[in-house]
Amino acid sequence: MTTQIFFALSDPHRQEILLRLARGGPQTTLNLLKGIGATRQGATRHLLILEEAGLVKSEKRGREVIREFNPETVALAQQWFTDLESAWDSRLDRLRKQYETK
Amino acid sequence: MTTQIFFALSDPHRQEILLRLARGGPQTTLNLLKGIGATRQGATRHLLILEEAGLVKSEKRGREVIREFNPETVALAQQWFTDLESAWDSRLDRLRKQYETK
DNA sequence: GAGATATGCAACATATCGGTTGCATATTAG
DNA sequence: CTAATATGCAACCGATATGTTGCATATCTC
Repeated sequence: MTTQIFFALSDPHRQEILLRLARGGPQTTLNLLKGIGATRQGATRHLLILEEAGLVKSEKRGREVIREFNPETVALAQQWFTDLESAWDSRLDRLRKQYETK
Repeated sequence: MTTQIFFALSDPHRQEILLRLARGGPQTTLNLLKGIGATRQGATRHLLILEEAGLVKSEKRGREVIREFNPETVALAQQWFTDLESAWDSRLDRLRKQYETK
């Protein structure tokens, strides 16, 4: 689950797109395309990957598709880091206790 | 920079390896190999990717290589999420102020 | 309806990924 | 020294990623 999120963020174009969506709010594909050195199809592909990872929501409005940043999924990724750190911390704790009881 | 970190975390094997390093402390390649359905070379490759991303440190000790979890790099990735969220939040703030001054 | 606009779909080329295999090297143990 | 152990290096394969191009479709504007 989180692997998909991390994969979506492992590309500079996708990072840039997501940041711009968070900053600039809901936008069309063509708008997001500007400033990124990519074709329309390239940008669309990246947006689909971001959407499949849950980082972006999309809504069809007339002939255009509006993409929107989805803040909920970010929490999932952050939780993974939190778990990793707590695994690390609890190990340090264990080592410390072991040392103290000697 | 963070793209490399996210890429390293976009594979279930590498996630598992990193978790086990954080939990179990410094270990050899062969030890990390156990429990993961992969060849020695497969595991080595994953470890190198984790190391290039800065998530793992390695130290050659005699004929074996000890891999160790590096907690510092995790902070970089977390910072990226923090920046993303602050971009999002500041946008919401702007919208709210714009609404209030009407 | 006609033209412009926004997008989707499909095929293709090139590169990289994940994984395996075979062989070489270095260190340790007897 | 010899055998076992831990690893590195290089080539290979199939699958996937990234990016492009060409064509089709849907919608809006006039």
